[in-house]
Amino acid sequence: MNKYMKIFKETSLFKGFSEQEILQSLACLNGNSRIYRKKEIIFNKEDRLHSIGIVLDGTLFISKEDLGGVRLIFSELITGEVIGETALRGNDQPVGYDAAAATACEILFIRIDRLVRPDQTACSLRGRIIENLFNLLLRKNEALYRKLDIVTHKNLRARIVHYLQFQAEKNRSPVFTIPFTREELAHYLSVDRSALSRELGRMKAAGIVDYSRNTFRLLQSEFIESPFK
Amino acid sequence: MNKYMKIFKETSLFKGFSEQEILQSLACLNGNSRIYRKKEIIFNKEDRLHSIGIVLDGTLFISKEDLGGVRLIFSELITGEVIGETALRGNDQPVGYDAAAATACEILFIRIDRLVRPDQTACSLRGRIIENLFNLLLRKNEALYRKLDIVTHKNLRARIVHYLQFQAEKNRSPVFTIPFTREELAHYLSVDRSALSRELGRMKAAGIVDYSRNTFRLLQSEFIESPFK
DNA sequence: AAATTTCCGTTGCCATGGCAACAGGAGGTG
DNA sequence: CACCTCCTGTTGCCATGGCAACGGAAATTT
Repeated sequence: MNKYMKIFKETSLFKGFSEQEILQSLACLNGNSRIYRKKEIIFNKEDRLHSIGIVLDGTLFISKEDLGGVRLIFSELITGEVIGETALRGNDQPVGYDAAAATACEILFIRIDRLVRPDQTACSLRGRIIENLFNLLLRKNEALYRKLDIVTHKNLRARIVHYLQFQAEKNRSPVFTIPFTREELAHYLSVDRSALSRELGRMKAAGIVDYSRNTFRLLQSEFIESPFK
Repeated sequence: MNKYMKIFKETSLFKGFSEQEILQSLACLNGNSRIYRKKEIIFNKEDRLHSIGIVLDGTLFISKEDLGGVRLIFSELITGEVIGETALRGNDQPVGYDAAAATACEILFIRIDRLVRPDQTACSLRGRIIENLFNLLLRKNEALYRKLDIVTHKNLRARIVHYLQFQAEKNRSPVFTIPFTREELAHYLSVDRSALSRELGRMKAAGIVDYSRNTFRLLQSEFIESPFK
């Protein structure tokens, strides 16, 4: 387990912890990590989770099928983010969404009952872990707001612009590479792939954006603005 | 301040606290409440928040204008929910959304710096407050997931059905009253009001739903299902 | 009760974008 | 190199739903 210490230290769940404390926490929370191959399913929507996960490495997608069987990508999770935190509600309901590895990835799972139903033998570090988890939840919250912000826009161009601007801000540059294929981006923006291609073509013709495959360049320098506007 | 004790006790922020502890927390967190009249603005998107709020009574709407100036309703907050929690991120950015009283309401504000930048004089109860806040955040995230679930559906009818089913579940009955006017519902579902009316009319004709004003009856008894499906 | 305002339904017009089907290019594999 | 698969762009067709404008019902005010 020691070979992961570096990763654990960088994980915001153990922010401010000493090695000693990390080992203690892992033991107490039943923490163990698992590696997934690309495209491997992590869980699906009927599953009832007893652990939450922290992405130690790699990228994964949270997705869901709508009533018509069309797959919609809720969000993309990268290193350091939480997965399955909805299970902390503790009502033992099915999660309601699917998770799969977008790239090869590694996830640290910790048992929920040790966190939410602490008994006298609970970890002494529980308070600090909850607080770190709290910050992870805040970040998740932010991502949800951003996603909502995108998909509530009615027309396609507004969604695309919003998404691209956010990516530009994240990369602090008008040139950036996105983590999605066209089809995945369409699922993320909740639009049709061909319509997306068409609109991107129009935007390129209009001089708003330039791109090739998944490398983009925003030509209006609006990328400086805040993600919330 | 004592006359609010009953409300505070019911507020999940102080779950499990004694009166003594509540008073102590309020003093330490600079907690004070304020009453708003219906339609009164609580804050708007340019504001930088230094407090988060807990809704003690009434209902309020979180909304936002899209690039075209159309108002979109993010969410409806009821008694016991948090408002402005995004400010806990602590980057001192504008909040990015507007909040207004949907009905007359009362909000308890507590200062953020006492929570996130605790010094030696910080509340002894801080840990427990964070934990309660953690649970409030979980609920908030749940609401965001649900909203996302609704608006990622491409067609109008699917959005409406999703929304109505959730309301039916919440009320544990196929007959229920929604908190929105038609226009507000349209903003919440992120669709056009007239299109919403038209589709509702079709659904009534198809025997899926019956309604008058904002009282609805779902005629297919699918309302038993889980909100996450 | 009269007046005013808010709310809701209706309808015609037409743009946006979903759908399906195909084609070319990139990259991977034998 | 040849073959195959995956990814992306393109285009025609047409349904969905956005927009605008109106009228009547309900609610609120005076």
